Amino acid sequence: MTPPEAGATGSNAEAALPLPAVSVCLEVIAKRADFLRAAQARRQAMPGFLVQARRRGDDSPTIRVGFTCSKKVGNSVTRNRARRRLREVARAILPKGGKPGWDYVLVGRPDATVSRPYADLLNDLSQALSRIHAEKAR
RNA sequence: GCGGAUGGCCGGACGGCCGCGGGGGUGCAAACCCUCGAGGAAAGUCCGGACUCCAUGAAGCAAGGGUGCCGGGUAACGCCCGGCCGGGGAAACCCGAGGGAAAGCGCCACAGAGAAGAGACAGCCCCGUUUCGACGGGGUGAUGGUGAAACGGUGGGGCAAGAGCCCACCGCGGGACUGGCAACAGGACCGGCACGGCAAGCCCCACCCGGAGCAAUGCCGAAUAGGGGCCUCGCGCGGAAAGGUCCGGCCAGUGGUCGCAAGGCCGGUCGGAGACCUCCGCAGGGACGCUUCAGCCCAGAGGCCCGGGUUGGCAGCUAAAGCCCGUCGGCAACGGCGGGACGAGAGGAAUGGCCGUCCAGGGGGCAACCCCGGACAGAAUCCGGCUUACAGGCCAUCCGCGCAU
RNA sequence: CGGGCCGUAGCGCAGCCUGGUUAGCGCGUCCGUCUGGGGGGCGGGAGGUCGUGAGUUCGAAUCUCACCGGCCCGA
Repeated sequence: MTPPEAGATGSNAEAALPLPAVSVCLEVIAKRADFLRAAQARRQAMPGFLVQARRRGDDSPTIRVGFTCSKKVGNSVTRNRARRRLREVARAILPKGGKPGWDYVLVGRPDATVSRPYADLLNDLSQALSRIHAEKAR
């Protein structure tokens, strides 16, 4: 595990990423194709949400993250709330727990993502990441 | 105080830590600082506009769609205000797609004699015949039953039996005149019952409406191509001769100029020609319903369809027919004038996460207190409306009842 | 942003335009019967807030309006 320090990645990479401290390693997935590829790769279900993960295989060391909250989650207010909680969770965990060069997609669940206590959500993501990477090690 | 009606407003507050989007500032940079950052419905997308592009413009007609008592407000509306009429309520007040059925067509099931220019099943009355059971002719439309609806209702007169046949009241139709801008209301008098309902069936009448939408549209860049197919209509006639052009005569001239050269090109004037150029006129044609007019174009003009590439950036992009206060006009909607405050602008899309204190609310408990817990809902070009969702709370006005004075 | 379609029995559909009859058809289901039993055949039956709420009409699945849910298309 190489915890990506802010300075390390920022200096040797393209240097075109002078983003705020937390976002140094995090980039948002925008393309539909990336979401589809992530869904085809590893997935780990947790009580609060579902995690999909994929090693991109390119040279970039950035960690990318995306969020999916379909209409099953609820109306637009609930969907927004679910997505924002997931983003907050990702911001807290992924810079330490994620691996460089990987894409992670967090999928919201109806009711659970919004109502589950925040501490449990943090725990869910940590466990999901360790399971995913353990599976990869085999 | 209780019950009810109407109009309006709020729809958590404060703080801490960590973050996000826009704008600004300092700095070489890293970074730091300042500031702003969802709603009354942001929703549904049901109407009306602004704005942009498309159609050459105007008028009329047709088609299609919409609106529908009257008057006013408005940029406009299917919205709002006031009034009228009808209905509901004890009242405050509420509800109503509320033009035309004597322009025409259509429909009115079942039941019933009969359902739309009336006719006659039972019945009643008169006359004739009679086998005394009834039958035939005529009169009548009150009574019966049916139905959502039956061609006036009630009472009296009248009659062979009856009937607006006659009379009174009510209803209905017409209506001088009066009030009102109007819808409409009142109504002397007349008629003597005729004129059923449905237009959210077709339709008629009046008024309104071109189409598409910010993924509009404009610009920059990249990439691909420098596309293909089909269809419609057309290239006509007459005139002029200033000019080009051509032909002829006369004059001038043996020159000037370009070229290595062959050789080419270059005047003035008069008359003529009219193919071509040009000019004028008339036809004819052309463009998303048709006609007319105007303009434009004419050797081309127009229409339809298919294919290839791109999914980057900038602008549009937020100040607006909006809100608040005062004042004047108006019953009001609203308008005039003066003053003031606020200030989202993203683009796979920010407006958040966690914690604490308080404030509403619910539950438990004698109590201190404990537990639960925050309605509906998230901007995407903007604005005016409508509709729908919404825990709970506040204010004002009005109506009825009870009590006190 | 704009446009269109659908909602009727457990399932798939008709009826709606042009209002009235008992809301009909197929599959499924239930009962009986033929068979030793199954399959299959035959006979009979049950099963419907016509998406919801208003309105027009004497009368609405049907006409009108509003709302709810689902599906599709175009830029």
